[in-house]
Amino acid sequence: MISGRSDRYTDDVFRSLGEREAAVVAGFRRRPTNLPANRAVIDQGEVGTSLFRIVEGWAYRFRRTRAGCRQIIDFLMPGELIGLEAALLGVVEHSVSSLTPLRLETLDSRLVAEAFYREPELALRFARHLAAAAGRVNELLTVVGCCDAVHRLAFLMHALYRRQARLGPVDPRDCAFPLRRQHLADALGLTGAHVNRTLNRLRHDGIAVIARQRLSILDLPRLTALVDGIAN
Amino acid sequence: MISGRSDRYTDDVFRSLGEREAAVVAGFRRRPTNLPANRAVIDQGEVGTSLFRIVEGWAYRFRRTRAGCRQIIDFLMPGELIGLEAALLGVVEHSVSSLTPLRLETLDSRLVAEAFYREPELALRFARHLAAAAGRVNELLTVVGCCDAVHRLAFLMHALYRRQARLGPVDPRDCAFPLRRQHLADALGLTGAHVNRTLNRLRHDGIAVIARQRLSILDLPRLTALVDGIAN
DNA sequence: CGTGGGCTTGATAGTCCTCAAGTCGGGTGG
DNA sequence: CCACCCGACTTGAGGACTATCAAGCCCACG
Repeated sequence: MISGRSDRYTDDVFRSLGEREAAVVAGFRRRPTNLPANRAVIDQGEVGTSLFRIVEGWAYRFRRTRAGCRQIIDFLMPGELIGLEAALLGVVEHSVSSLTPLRLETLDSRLVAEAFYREPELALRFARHLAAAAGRVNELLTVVGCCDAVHRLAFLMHALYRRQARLGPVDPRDCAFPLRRQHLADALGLTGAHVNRTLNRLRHDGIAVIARQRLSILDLPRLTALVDGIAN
Repeated sequence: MISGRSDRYTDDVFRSLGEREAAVVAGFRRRPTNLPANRAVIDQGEVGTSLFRIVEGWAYRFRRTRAGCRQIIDFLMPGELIGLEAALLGVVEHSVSSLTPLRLETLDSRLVAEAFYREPELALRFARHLAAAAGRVNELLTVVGCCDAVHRLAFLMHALYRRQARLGPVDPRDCAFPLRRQHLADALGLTGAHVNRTLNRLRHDGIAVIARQRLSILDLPRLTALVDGIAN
């Protein structure tokens, strides 16, 4: 371990950044971008994309198989970066799309090289951000590989609620949840039809309801219990 | 993108390192470790582990659910690091075990901090290593979420063959494959029994055979065709 | 008011799991 | 050297979970 509490800096890359580093970041800032919902931010196989930081809205990272199947790999929230892997490796093997309308801060991707060569604190932020995202994917893989539909859905609802809660106060009985049935299905390795049936069960059991783009957790302890078996 | 062909450096972290950086790494080297097969290298939830580099042998990264299910997240081969996430984030949310007997180079994990603060080239290696590993997990997740048992197995056989081939010349008709049925099952979200049945099919179809810890690819074009639909 | 996309639900089928028994092979101790 | 033993592998029968296909519904939008 290097120093300090690192998890603070893993959700919002630039949170409480030193003045010096903030100035450097500012120097690489370009025109901000706005995007409606359901638009591609970056596409699988692109090279030399820029780096974005989500100011407002949600996005999702995914891969497409040639068979037409879409696997959602991660969801991205305000404060998180899009295109960091591309800046590091040169190519991206995944796409990113907006889930809601997005407000993006655009950064020249040379910022990453600059950080590694001259701004260690920044470089560490990038590395930790990467590691945190990787950790989320590990969790998702575990859930998809090990759990049935009820647990998978419980996991995703719980995870997205928790991530919102880290960004600011959130009412568990009514929080944002802009995913369509198909997003749930594609993230969890299920079909839309089965997601629907499973959501019905969770509703009838009084655990949680997803309706009109909102999630309301009716019984947080029970939801947590469903999820507990998974992570730790 | 930063510079040069990055994929060269993603499998073996320290491959063709500059003299200066190699000296720094050497300064953080500790006593080498040897480990028999099936032993824990690091355990989920540990703090302050050291950093290892595999010199010889294979390992695997995995998570356990409380239900007792094991999800294998990645396989690790010579040249790759164990414990990098721990060095960056302070905690690990996964375990690593040896698959074969392991010869490990032990490194003081403060090397990571040193790299970020004073050795940009090294820090970049670490970051790219992290990004490459994350990319592999993305792929695995996609396969597990989208594909049936035949494709999942084809994918894993192909991937592990390719990774061996990057390390040195390998005969596709007879290469190392030290995974048990249960490893395959736990990596791919299947059961041992079903893995077995599916392997039978692949053998009867003349595509590939796994026996006595060896993989022999009988029809590489056809195996590649099975896998092609997945990644790009 | 018509249209289309997302949601909902049913019937049916297939993949994969569970459980269990039996086989094989390698290692150990007598 | 052989008998034993254990873990890994193999195979079968039955069942659970999830997919597929299809139809109808609802709502937002033009």
